[in-house]
Formats: sequence, structure tokens, C-alpha cells
Amino acid sequence: MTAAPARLDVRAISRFFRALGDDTRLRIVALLAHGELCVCHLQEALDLSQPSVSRHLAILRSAGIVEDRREGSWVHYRLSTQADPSRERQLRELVRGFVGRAAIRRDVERLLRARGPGRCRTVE
Amino acid sequence: MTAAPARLDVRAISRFFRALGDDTRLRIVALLAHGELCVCHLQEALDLSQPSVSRHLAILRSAGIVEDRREGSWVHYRLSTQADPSRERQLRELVRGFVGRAAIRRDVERLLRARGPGRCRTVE
DNA sequence: TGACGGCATGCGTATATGCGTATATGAAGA
DNA sequence: TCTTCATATACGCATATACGCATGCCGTCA
Repeated sequence: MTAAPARLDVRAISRFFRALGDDTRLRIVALLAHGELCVCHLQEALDLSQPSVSRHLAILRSAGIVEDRREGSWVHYRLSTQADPSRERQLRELVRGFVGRAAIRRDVERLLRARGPGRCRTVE
Repeated sequence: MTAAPARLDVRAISRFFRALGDDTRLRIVALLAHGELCVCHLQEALDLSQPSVSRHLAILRSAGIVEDRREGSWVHYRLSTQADPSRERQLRELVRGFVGRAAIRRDVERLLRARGPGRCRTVE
């Protein structure tokens, strides 16, 4: 009945899309579509500075697109399940459009070459 | 084989999402989900200045989300069919999440109250 | 406890974006 | 042609965002 929730509704949706409206963050989502990754792996796959990766992850997190999980020194990020079914479908559709595509193949190759699908530096 | 198309690919997708990452533009998409509308109707439904509406429409147009059609003095906008099937599903999913929701009901009411579903000022 | 590593954040700067005002464009009519 | 109306765009300003650099925080381990 009130107008407040409607506006908040739109704002949450626009924030969702705005978070996805950036090349780097799309590449992050594409990488996380392959599974959980720690920040250091993302950093190497994306070939970006650590603060840059961290901030992009913060934006994705505040938009509810990713979740983090601490394990020792490392923080692992993964795509989070969307509470709103519509947004869940949006995200799945995006991921579906990415996986296997050439768009971010280079990132995935760099990821695998640098570290492999295992854990962080401890594995070496 | 080249890296260029991949990067362009990501850029086109990010531009698509960035265009949707704004409250006003989401409201426009929601209104256009009901059918074709001219700029003056959008302006009244959104209660925004004419240049503002025009600029947002230009952004949506350059992102390939809307198309325009000139009819006399008026320009009618409608949601455009996406060439990429994934983006087509994205857009449909967004629209589906909007229609009938409270989020933009106020806009639609204002639209109908001001002009009705017919043509522009000529009808008066 | 002190050193180190992984990650987050504060800060300054460059750039991008949104909005209001004024103006240009383009079509229709007097 | 001159005017008017609908729409688009140029410009200036305020704000938001992205990035590099430095630093802070918090775990682990010696």
C-alpha cells in the first residue's frame, strides 16, 4: 500500500544491473560460474591489482550477486543464490550465456595455467 | 581466434546491463512493456523533464534495448527484439518481473490518467 | 609476541554519468 | 516562409565511479 517498498524494489533491481554493467565484474561472474574462487586466483586470472579486484567484489557482494566465505587467510567468493526468483533466472541466464564462450576463455586459461582448479598458494 | 570479438562481446553485454542499471530507465522499460509509447507520454508518466527522458531513451537505444519509430512529429518507442537469444531472455525475464508489480504501478496509473492508451495530444 | 601474507579500505585523481537550462533539428500547419 | 510543436542535443555543474597507491585489519605461523 505504501510507495516506499515499490521504490526500494526498483532500486534493488537497478543496483543489481548496475553491478553487472562493468566489464571486469562480468568477467568475475564468468569465472565464478566455474565454481568458488579465492581473491588471489581471481586477481591472477583477471590480471588486475588486488585492491581493484577486492573493490569489484565488494560491489558485487553489496548487490547480492556474490557471497564470501573465509577459510584461514583466504576469502573464497561464489555466486550467491538470489532470493528473488526473477533475479535468480537473470543470473543463470547470464552465466549460461558465458560458459563455453570465447568472451572470457582467456581469463579461464590464465586461471588454470597459474594455479589449477585447486586451492591457493599453499598447494605449491 | 582474435581477442577483439571477445572483448567487444563483453563490452556489449556490460553496456546492456549498464543501460538497465538506472531507476528511470527501468521504469521506462516497465512502461514500454505495456506497448509502444511516444516520448510525451513517457514524460508525463515518469513526471520528468523532456530532455531527461530523451537522454535516457538515447542510452537505451544505443544499448539496443529500445527502437524508435517516427510518425509525423512524434517518435514512438518500443522494446526491441534482441538479436542475441540470451539477452532476449534477459529482457523478457525483466519485463515479466515488472508487469503487474507494484514497483511501477504509479507510473502506469499516471500514464493512463493523463492520456489513456491512445495517441498523443492530437487526440484531445 | 612479532613477522608475514591475504584481503579490505582510505585517499587523491581522472573519468563517467545524471540533471537543468538553453538551443538545435525536423515535421506540420498558417 | 514563418511559426509552432515534438524531440534531440550541447553545455555546465554536481555527483558517482574506477583506479593506483598506501595503509589498516586480521588471520597464520615462527
